[in-house]
Amino acid sequence: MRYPAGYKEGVRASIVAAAASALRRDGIDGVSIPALMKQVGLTHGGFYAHFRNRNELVAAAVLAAANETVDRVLAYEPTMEAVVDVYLSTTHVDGPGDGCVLAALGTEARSQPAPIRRAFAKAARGFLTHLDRKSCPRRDVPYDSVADEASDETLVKASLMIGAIVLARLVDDPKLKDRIVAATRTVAKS
Amino acid sequence: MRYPAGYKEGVRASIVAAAASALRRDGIDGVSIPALMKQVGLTHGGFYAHFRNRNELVAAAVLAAANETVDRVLAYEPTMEAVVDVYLSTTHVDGPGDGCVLAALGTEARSQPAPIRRAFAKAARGFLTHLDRKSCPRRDVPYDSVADEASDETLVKASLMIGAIVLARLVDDPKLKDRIVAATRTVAKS
Amino acid sequence: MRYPAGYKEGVRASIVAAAASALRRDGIDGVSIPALMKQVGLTHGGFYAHFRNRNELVAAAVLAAANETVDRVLAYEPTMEAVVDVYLSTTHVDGPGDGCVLAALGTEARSQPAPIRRAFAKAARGFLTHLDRKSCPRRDVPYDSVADEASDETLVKASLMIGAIVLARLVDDPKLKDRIVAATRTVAKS
Amino acid sequence: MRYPAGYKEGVRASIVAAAASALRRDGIDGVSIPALMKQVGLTHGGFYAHFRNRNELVAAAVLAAANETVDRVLAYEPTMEAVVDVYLSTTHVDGPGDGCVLAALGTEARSQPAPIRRAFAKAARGFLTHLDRKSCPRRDVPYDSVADEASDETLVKASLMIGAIVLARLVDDPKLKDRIVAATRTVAKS
DNA sequence: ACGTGCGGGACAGCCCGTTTGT
DNA sequence: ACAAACGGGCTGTCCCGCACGT
Repeated sequence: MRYPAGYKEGVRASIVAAAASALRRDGIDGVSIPALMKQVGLTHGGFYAHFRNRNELVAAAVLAAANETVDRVLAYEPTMEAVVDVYLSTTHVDGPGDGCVLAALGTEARSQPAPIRRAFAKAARGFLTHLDRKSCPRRDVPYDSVADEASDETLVKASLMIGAIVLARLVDDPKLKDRIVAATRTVAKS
Repeated sequence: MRYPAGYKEGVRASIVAAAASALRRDGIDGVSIPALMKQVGLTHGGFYAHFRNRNELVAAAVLAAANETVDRVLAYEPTMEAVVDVYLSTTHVDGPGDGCVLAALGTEARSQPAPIRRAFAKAARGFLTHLDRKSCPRRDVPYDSVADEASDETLVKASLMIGAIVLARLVDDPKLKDRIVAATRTVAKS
Repeated sequence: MRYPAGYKEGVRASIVAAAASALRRDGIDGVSIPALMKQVGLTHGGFYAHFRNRNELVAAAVLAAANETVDRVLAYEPTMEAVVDVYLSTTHVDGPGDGCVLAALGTEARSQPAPIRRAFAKAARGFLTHLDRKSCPRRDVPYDSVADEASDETLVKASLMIGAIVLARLVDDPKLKDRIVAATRTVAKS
Repeated sequence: MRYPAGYKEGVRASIVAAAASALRRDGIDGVSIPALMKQVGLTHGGFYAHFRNRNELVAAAVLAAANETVDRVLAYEPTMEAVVDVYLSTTHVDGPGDGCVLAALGTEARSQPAPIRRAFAKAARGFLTHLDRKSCPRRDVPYDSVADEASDETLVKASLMIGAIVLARLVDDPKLKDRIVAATRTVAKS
């Protein structure tokens, strides 16, 4: 092979990473193949050596972004209170392009083609799964099956946190934004 | 004049209505001026007699859609419980293109130009205002000032309801979706 | 209309003219839409306002080039001897991009899509028609029907002249090239 | 060696053969390295072990195709009449991908890079040489020097035959095509 | 007010020639 | 000898915005 083993995977990963960032910054339609490839130091011609088409990239980027969030936010500490604090921290709410992909792009998923919708659904399941483990720390079940059995408490807390970020980001008054975050944080931790 | 008085306003309103519908169905980037104008029975050239540019239309459509929601959902009944029931009803959650614009497009607002972002912010204030009046029915203050003073309870319920819809729409398993809606509804009504 | 009447036709004609020139200079595959449009002073985005696709342009360019040749070469003078002299002149044989399109591109036609092939066939008929009128000056029949009835003499002379140019242009030795042209010219005039 | 002696030459020859065929079928631009290599059973990456670049292959293919023609058509029989009959036979005129390369691709040569043009020039010289030997059977001179001294009669007949094929292939009416071939054949044999 | 139509710009998907390194 | 990856080009499509004429 031309390049060292794993080279292609590295390139692919860096494209996905760039896409994940652009995704959260500019929305799904903001992901432009020429722009991404230039950012990675390549030209758009080589893109199709790594992905079959744009949807495949976007789907991969959604999952990558979701995993990032799980690694960063949900896995942060073992207690639910800590998770809430991190998820509803000022850094995360104001964070430009590295936060929870569900809160950042959730509403765009509906009008997307099936592969992208599936990626979002999978990301949502992962989110609920990990969150449920914080709520019910004793559980130890395989990844994929948990979401369906997540406790009602988990579902409510997930909705609350996601909604708080969506709403807070919509509001233009910083004071109001802080109140939304603070109020929901208190409730989510109770 | 060649056209009856108020004619122009009517045309403008029908364009906005078509845009509001397309908005919720296909997202902000799904609003195409040629498509809209054809839907209204005109050609895209006449668009600029009514709006300075696309952003102005989208902003108007966002507000129109928000008002629609308020009229339909939030104003439905005087008690908060009824509002929650309507907002988190199956019809609304599954509704393709006529629901709450915040829950449908909220996350797209961030990456949009300022006029559109402002429209979303205004819509969010209106949403909170009306919701707060349900929570604290005795209040009777002018529209614009309420949102900032909305009770913490209102803010939490708004976040919860919006988040529930965002999350429910993301999930692919119908059973899980129903559980999210049911659980959040119970909490929101408490 | 926005532009003066006939404006669009002018633009289209200039695109066709540029294509006809590129055609003879670089072959059929040398016709690049972006390059042509830039040459005309436009960008390639507007191309599809004038042509449905590339083949339509190439077909138009082939016919335009053929008509040019007829106007310039075949209509040059009333006698067949004069026509031969012009067609087999040094200027025409060496001419870079303004000669007979059949002699310049004839062999490329076969591997082209049907619309382009049809344009070449039509150009060939026109060539034979006009040439036949020189050979048999008394004929005066409608344009389209003549080719089928062209005299054997016409067919032979056409083949001879076209072949001479093809062969002369292939040869690298100038002396041999001149001999080919001179020898065929003598025969064609007899 | 891993491969038997002469293996590489065999691969190269089969690539050239495939190219020569594609050449006459699809024109010079129709020769695609990936397609050829796949046809030969290799991947296109290995191409550059056999040729420095695409032009070198095309040049080789042109010469190979020309030699094929000489072997098949011109060497067919000792008399000029027989040569004309074969060259202007229905089989040859209609033949898709195994005829005279000058008549099939002659006009494409001009817009090609120098190496390809040189190959065509060489092929033309060979064509004239062999044809001249039929016209003047007593001559026996070295291959390369003949063309320059080919008799005028040879040059005219070559032009006539090549032109007839070019023209006949352009025309869409089968009846007219047959007349072109028949008429030129008669003259070429005289 | 509206229709028409044009220009500019961007993008997806595709293909090809070439190089690099194994 | 070979395979993969890259650079560059092109086609067809869409859309926004504008300049007109009606």
